[in-house]
Amino acid sequence: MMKNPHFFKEFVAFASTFSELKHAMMNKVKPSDLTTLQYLILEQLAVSEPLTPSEIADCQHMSLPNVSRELKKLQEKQFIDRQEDKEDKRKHVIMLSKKGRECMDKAFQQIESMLIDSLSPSDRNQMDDIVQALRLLNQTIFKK
Amino acid sequence: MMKNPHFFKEFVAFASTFSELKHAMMNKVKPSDLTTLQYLILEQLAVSEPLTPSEIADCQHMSLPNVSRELKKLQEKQFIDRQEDKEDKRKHVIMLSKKGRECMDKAFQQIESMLIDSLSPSDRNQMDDIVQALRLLNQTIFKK
DNA sequence: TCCTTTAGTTATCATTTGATAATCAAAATC
DNA sequence: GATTTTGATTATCAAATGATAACTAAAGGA
Repeated sequence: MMKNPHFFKEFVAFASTFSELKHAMMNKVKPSDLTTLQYLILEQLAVSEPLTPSEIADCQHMSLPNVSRELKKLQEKQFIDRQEDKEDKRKHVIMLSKKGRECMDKAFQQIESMLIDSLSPSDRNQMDDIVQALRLLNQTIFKK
Repeated sequence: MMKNPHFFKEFVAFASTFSELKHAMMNKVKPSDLTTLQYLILEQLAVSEPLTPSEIADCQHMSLPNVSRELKKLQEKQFIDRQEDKEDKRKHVIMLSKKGRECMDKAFQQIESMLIDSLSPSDRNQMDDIVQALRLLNQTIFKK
């Protein structure tokens, strides 16, 4: 097995700049009445709603009681709606409310603009390569 | 300007799996006597020591008093050393101690193993492509 | 039916992190 | 030399997050 000696070095460099970029972007788009954790839950819902509290707990690495607390706050602030599962009444189904969806649509648009704006003219000619690179990483290192 | 319609979709998918992977890896390699923030500071030092408290504050998006508090704890736990800057006695220079370096060397080795192990045989034949993809992203979206 | 498991909630407490004011000493500027 | 700015520290308070116990109700099995 050939272990590319540059692999880990590139990965670490990548991880640190990625984290910094994500932090900076989130702080720009996060409404000030949401905490970081609440925003991350909404982001997850925006990508793959509907979700149950248990599913959110798994993905965010949180305990169920803490998820329950944050969901309650998000509901009080009217960012989410919830329904009972018809099949299994123990389960609750969480989804974005109209306000929540508008909020996240706007956030994602801002993020997209920031990303595009940060690219230089020569980078833009490589858009297809960049998309391919993201896709390759999603399918290898980052596959589930 | 041609905006690739898949760009943002791939980016979001990428960001969420990356965050989850990083969180999972950090929890495996972080010594239990360090908080998340303290571990992240050590990680930053491991990549680019020596650093001043101000530099750490900038990169971690923390206030200087809070950095100072965490550095004090890291020094009490003997993960870091500090020196005065000879040129400018206001500045303090922070670096990993022997214990801190050993800790981070071990952590990085574990992360590297986890990454390599997670690759399937067919992924391993694409190692050079993966490195190229990371490099491309570092130079475009994630450049400073 | 009775028991166990699962999904979720509420309440509470501890820890971690964020924010701010006051202070200090060295450097820079005037 | 006096004043201002910079880098850092300490102390303190507030807010966010993590952890756990006790509880409810529905589902699943014996």
